[in-house]
Amino acid sequence: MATTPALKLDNQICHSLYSATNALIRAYRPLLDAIDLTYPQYLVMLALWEEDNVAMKSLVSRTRFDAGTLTPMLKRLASKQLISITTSSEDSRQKRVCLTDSGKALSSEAQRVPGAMSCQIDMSPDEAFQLKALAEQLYDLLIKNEAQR
Amino acid sequence: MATTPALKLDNQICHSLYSATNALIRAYRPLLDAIDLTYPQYLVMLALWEEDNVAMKSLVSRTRFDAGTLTPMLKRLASKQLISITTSSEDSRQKRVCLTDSGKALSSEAQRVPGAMSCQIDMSPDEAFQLKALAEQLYDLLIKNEAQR
DNA sequence: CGTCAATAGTTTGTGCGCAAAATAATTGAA
DNA sequence: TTCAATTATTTTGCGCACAAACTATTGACG
Repeated sequence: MATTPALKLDNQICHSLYSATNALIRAYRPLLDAIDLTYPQYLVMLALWEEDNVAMKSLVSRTRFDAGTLTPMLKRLASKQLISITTSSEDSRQKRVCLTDSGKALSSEAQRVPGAMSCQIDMSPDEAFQLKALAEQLYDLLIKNEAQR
Repeated sequence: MATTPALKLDNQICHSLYSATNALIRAYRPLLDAIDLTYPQYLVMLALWEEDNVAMKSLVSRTRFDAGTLTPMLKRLASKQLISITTSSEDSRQKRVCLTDSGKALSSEAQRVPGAMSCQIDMSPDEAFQLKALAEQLYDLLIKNEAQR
């Protein structure tokens, strides 16, 4: 049985995930530059195109961004006139996030992004699905561990 | 045949990879705090523990960090006395990176990290291997596309 | 030889990612 | 009621990630 030293760089799952994720985000960049969004901003917009007029808290859970990351991101989206941020009238701790008209309109321009990306990823649908499923499994597992504190 | 709208957040492979990777790095944090390294710094140290006295260029390719990221990272490692950076005598464009004695010594403290991590990741070795292999496949593919410019 | 393109690394500026501490509003228990 | 937890969000500070522009060497070749 071959031993695989634990401290070998090549044996780090995280290194593979890390560099693949970064490379994937770099691949998104030219497509997203066209609609003036970063990848994290794109994720927030995806969430909002699905459900508008939500509390920030809901965006935290949907997008999996931490609140300290989301606050300045939302400010940037607001300064691009894509969203508006208002204080909730029922609970003034909460901020409600709404799409503006141009924020809504942007979704039609974003339609081409997923297609253009999948062209670049020459993986079988099966492999792509596997990869996503395994990453989700790992995520769920780690979040469960985080909660145990 | 069920249609899976391309702009749905849940269908984004990258979102799964992104959040899984970030969660994994968060899980490393308490372990790496104990040896005063960030995860990227840990990757650099792993590379150096395998091969010492290398040009920065070699670290760029081994760790897959971009040079503009690596330069300040190496400075931080040097300021922690873990490495020393010298200009190559043969080619004075090159910087050679060497482990210091404490940099070498740190590897024994780092031995416990991989074990502690794999305890937290309750995935079958098979699934873990699959995940790593698919991430590598994706990485290779994307890098090949980047080169095509 | 010059010169000019390629190579190795640095700098700059913007945007996350996140822990920790702060702020502010709301809820709940005595 | 009151005031101590809880909840929602913001702020701060540091470390990447990376494009783009820059500096300094080196090597190729006419």
